[in-house]
Amino acid sequence: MSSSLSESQKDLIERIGVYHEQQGMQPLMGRILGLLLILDDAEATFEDIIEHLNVSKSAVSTALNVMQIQNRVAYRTKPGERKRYFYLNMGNWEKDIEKELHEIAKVGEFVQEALTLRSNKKTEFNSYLQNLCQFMEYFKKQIPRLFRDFENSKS
Amino acid sequence: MSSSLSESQKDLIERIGVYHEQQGMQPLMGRILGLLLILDDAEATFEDIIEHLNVSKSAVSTALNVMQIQNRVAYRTKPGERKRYFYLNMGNWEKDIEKELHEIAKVGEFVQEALTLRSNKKTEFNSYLQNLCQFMEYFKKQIPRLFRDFENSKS
DNA sequence: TATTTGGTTCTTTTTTTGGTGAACAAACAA
DNA sequence: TTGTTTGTTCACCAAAAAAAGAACCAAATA
Repeated sequence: MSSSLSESQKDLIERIGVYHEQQGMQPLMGRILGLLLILDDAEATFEDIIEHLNVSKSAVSTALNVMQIQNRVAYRTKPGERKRYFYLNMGNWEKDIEKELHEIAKVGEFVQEALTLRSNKKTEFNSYLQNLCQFMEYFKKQIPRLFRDFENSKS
Repeated sequence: MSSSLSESQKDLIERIGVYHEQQGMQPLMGRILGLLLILDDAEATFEDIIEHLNVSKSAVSTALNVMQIQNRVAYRTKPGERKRYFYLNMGNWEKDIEKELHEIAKVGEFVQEALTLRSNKKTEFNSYLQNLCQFMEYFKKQIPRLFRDFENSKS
């Protein structure tokens, strides 16, 4: 297998795993993400993953399949070899982040719907909700600008 | 208990519950959040919650305790009564959203750390990571401005 | 053709989660 | 004092999630 990992590398992989787990990802998927981010080659074979993370073939197989469907990883093969070299698909991190931001903004839509069902018995509470909705609408509109302005700030 | 819920109210509570569940919250906590958002009174007693959501006392007790520690709900009592009236703490939704945005930005810190451990073997991959980090730094800096500009846009 | 390699699929096992219900405690009421 | 209301705690349980292990399969190789 590719060279063994240092303690600090293993530690970072673990923390990246826990982070992603808390974001709702399956534990092993988070670790694989971390591993592929930390390895100098930025890629790993099936076997590499099994040995570095100490997990079973089947677990890796299913995790990788899900991650490929989600477009988080892809693989290539090297001429002559049959092994697959899996790597992170870094091509669309902007889209991923955009999706996460929109996910946060979804509360606004629920609150909006709640407002249509609420009486005006508690006006102060309602106006809090109004305010929250308005912020979320504003926020959603700002998302594209965020990416645009970032690109501009680079040049 | 306080008046029974309509189908559309129950449906919305359920959807709010599922949403929060997917965001990592315990199922019952998400439902309670939804309930307190939908009830006209914007508050509910222990009993109300048990009856509206069909759950046990103990489940409600533990859920409410966690939610109080997290500062999501609070309670008051009415003069003469011993019952607690729980309500959503809407006072700091800005802070909550800010926290969520910073949570997203955390990947940037992991990637930053990964870069310090990585060799320069894969320069293209590394520069993707650099770019992601830079975006996250930019993003974090923009967060306060987002709230500020929203406030200004209202007046 | 037989064997090895690289990976998949299916069944079983383990672990984690979320919730229940009964016993308990504190506060008040009769 | 005894009983009732309001809520907490803890031991237990069911279901779901995650991983393991073995059988399997297809492609390459001997």
